[in-house]
Amino acid sequence: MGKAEKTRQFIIEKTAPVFNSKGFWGTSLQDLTYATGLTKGSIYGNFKNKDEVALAVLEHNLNKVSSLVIRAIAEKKSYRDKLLCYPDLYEDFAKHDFPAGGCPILNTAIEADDTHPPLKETAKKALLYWKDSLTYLINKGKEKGEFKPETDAEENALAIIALIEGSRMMIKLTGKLNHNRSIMQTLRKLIVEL
Amino acid sequence: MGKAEKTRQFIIEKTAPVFNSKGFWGTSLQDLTYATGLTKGSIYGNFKNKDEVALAVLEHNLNKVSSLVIRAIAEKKSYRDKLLCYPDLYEDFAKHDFPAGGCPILNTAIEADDTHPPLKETAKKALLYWKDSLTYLINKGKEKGEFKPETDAEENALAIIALIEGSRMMIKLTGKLNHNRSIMQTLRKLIVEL
DNA sequence: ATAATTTTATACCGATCGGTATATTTTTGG
DNA sequence: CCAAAAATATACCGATCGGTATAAAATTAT
Repeated sequence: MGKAEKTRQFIIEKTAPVFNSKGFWGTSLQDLTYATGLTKGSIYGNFKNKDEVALAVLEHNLNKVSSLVIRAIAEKKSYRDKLLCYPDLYEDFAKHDFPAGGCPILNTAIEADDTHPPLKETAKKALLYWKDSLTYLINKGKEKGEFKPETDAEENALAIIALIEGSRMMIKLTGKLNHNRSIMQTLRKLIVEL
Repeated sequence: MGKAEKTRQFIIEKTAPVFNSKGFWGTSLQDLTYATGLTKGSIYGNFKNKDEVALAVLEHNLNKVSSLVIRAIAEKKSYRDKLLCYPDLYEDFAKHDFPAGGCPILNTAIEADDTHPPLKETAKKALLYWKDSLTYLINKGKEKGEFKPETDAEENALAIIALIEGSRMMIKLTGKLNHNRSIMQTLRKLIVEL
């Protein structure tokens, strides 16, 4: 990794929490200079514009989350246990505010909805990929005889995501972790009854 | 309603979709003048500042939603049917993008999180009130023997909200109404099994 | 009808916005 | 070690931001 690529990564990591907390429009170039200690010229030497930083940051945050999820799932053998990683992980995430600022998909979905198509598109792809991954896991579990044959894989995949994201919204608003715990408990019941 | 109160209401109604779509920081005073046809001076004659307009708009949007919900619930006799209003209503809401821009609680939760305490506080109160209303309905249903005595009222109230809000996020991101239909179907099953 | 009052429009404020041209410093290759 | 190249800093651009002072217009009360 050359010097250029290194500072690029440095900028991404330092500004990731800022973008994910304050949003794209709420984050100014001054915020970026504060977060990095670099000047505007330096940032624009490594990125074409603010959009490019935000896009790289979003992908960075998405990767950070999914790599943790993938690792946890890989450690479990049964498909039910793989799915049960989600309530466990997202209880941890909520406790440690990971990634800083909350779920990047959720944040982007709301803020960039009409106002920033590239960010929206990236978040949309991540969401649909997440849905497909869950659907795949549930279908695999059905194949292996772990889950009931009448279980609708996609419907349950969507419900799992909705519970998680709805819960993360509530955490942001109320800060009450026990609400999240309660919803993750409901999620566990849903997975056990697949 | 005097002239002053009338234009105040006019401004609220005309700018409500703008604020709820573009968010507080994404909405400029110019957006407000475009939406109303009025000038900046005219708006500032009726409101102290942008914050006051946004706050009034948020309460306006929250009231629009809750009045529809309250009316629908009042028409049902059993508590299960009262709860089943939610999946029905929120399927309609999604179909007609009501209120324009999506769920005001969700939008405010994400955008105003760290950046606008008064808006956040208003949304938080609305969310907690919603949760308490649902908890009340479930407890009442338990009292009447409609629901199982072992049903945890608050846990299910939280799950209902999470499913609805998670779904509304997905609608914003993917635009796929069938996802929402699927999740509302899961919600119906949850309510039937209370 | 007319005077008092309120509402609306115009013009402007300083601050900050995202972005850029250019100078300076630092790194790299020979 | 030094020249070429790349990275960083400085200073500035026009545009727009939220907000306000004040003038013009419209409403209200007498």
